[in-house]
Amino acid sequence: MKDRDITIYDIAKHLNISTSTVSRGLKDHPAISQKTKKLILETAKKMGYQSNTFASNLRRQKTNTIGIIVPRLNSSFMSDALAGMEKMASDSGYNLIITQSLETEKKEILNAATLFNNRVDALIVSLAYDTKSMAHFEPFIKKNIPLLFFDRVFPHKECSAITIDNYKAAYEITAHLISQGCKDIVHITGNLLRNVYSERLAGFKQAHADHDIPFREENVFITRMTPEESIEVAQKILNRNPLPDAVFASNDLCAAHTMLELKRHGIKIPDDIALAGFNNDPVSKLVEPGLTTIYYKGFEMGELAIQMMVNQLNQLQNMKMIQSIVLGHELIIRQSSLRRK
Amino acid sequence: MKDRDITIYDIAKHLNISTSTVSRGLKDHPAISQKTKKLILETAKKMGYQSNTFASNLRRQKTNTIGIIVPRLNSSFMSDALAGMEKMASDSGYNLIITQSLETEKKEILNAATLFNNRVDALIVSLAYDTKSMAHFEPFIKKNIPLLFFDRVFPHKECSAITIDNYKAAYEITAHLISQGCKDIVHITGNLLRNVYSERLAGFKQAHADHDIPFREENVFITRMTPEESIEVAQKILNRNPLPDAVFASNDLCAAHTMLELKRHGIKIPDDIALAGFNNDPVSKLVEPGLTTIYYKGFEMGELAIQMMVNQLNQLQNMKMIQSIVLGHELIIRQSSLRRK
DNA sequence: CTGTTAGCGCATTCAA
DNA sequence: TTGAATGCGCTAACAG
Repeated sequence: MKDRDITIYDIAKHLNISTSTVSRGLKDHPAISQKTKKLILETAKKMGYQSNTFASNLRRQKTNTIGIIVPRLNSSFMSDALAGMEKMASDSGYNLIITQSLETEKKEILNAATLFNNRVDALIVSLAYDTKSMAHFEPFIKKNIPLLFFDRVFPHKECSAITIDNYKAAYEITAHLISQGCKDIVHITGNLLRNVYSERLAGFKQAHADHDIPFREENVFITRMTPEESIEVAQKILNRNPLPDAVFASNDLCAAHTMLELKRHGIKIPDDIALAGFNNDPVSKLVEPGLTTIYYKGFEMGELAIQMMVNQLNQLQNMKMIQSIVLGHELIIRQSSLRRK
Repeated sequence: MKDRDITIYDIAKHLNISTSTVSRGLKDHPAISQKTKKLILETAKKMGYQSNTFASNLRRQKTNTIGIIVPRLNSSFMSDALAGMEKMASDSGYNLIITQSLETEKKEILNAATLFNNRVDALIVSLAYDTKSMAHFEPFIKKNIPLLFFDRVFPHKECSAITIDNYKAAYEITAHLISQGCKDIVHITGNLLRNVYSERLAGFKQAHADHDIPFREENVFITRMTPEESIEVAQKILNRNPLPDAVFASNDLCAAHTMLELKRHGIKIPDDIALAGFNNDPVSKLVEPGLTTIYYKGFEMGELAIQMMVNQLNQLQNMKMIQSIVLGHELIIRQSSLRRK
């Protein structure tokens, strides 16, 4: 019952022509008559032919596949980005292998190895929370496989990158909080190894300096931004005397959990403590009051990432096109940071 | 600069042995001496050998890859499930190609074709919102490629399935609302083509019957459960006179948006209108009041899905193992449905 | 425009 | 336990 797949041999034999002609007919090769091409396509369909990707990949020494490593699939930003990648990839005739590192360097290394063995034509990465070494990407670089980082990037002269201006975004959000009268702002953020967090912290600091607000080291909480840790930070905040007057979390989910815990203890948002997050997660609209946040276009970022890789793959071998692109963002002000006069 | 990959030929030549021996040494073949095996492994590593998956796949006529089609990546349930799949797959030596249908049959068909061409050893699917035909899965069935549906399934005698008891879950949640004194319950749900929605509706109805509450057809809203439509439904509800006394949405995000809109118009939750959702999305804990919902284990469901496929692939060719598995769930009662006495 | 020929890298028979 | 030989299905010179 398990009849073998039919190959171009079968259809060549059936038509009494050569396999090369069949192969050409199937791929829209320039040197082929419309008539035989049509004939080939028809009989191929009639016989239920399905091309064997492996044989083709093996022969052509390329896979038409782009590998993706992201920390997790389940943030709204990431799934937007992936959706954008998928769209652009299928429009460009590429497949995607999507993997998640689950925020650990260990899994990221494994994923990189798997994708390398699968001979992806290009690799797109957003780094895990705790990745320290870039060694697992060296094989790609050595082999001249285009490598692009997005969002959580690592500066590398051989790699392209797509980010937003995290420094500026954090600066804006901090300046906004200051404009609302906040002077003692807590910042909850992640591993400073990751550009997104270190740059936001830098922007946060600079906004203090520019507005003559003293920056206090003890106002910075480095966490993994899990719900549990967000709640813990809220509890630490509640123990402060005097209370800080604002919290800027580097992530909406973290901000939301913190907000909820603060409210549970009778804190009025934004009057006692103003709040802001990052990423414009759907949750930012659903909590009350609505969460001030930074929006940036995940879908477009994903599309652009693929586009850059495809362009690079279409270049001549020895002409490299490394570029860093910074996309725009938008400060979305909601009730959580708007103090009544 | 683009040095070619090293192959088993290179390492065979280097060691003055045959490629077959190298191939065997690399794969832990029984007929090989420990000594030469060790030698091969060492020099392979030293020379930086990477096996070529394509050649191997081509030769073995299998890919060690499982294809996945899900509606979207970005629900918390789905990413849990995918994380579970990834874990079990890598533990079992399988790769995953993950695709999303973005809730459209059209994309689902495309994805199925791509995965088929990529010769996945097995396929795991959660159906798109509007998929009507199963024709695009026939090639897999014809070719005896194991096919499993999960969560959003389609009954098919050749396919395995993993679900929860959606009927029972909806029954429980409805009975709970009734126990809180609700008698006029609106149900917001999705395309009844999908088992998850039709079965929940059935449970919803049965709970009415069993508690002698009249079921009203006009209380059922079929939507795509987007934020926009959820808000629209809330507005329709607000126009009712008398108001319904509860809303059961088939999805937490939908419930949350509905809740917010109701609150915006001065409705007290749960006293004027009680609310319940489905899936235990993180948002269900963050809205106020907390959302009563149904929890089921996405991660475990994903692990199980892969495990079933791997088992099936390890069976003898002509012995099929089709099974339907129903996992447990849990009713999580939060403030949104708890009426003060 | 079409056919001939020769591999891509690996796994597996068969023989030694 | 090892080696020689073959072919998985396809593509791309090269030669008509």
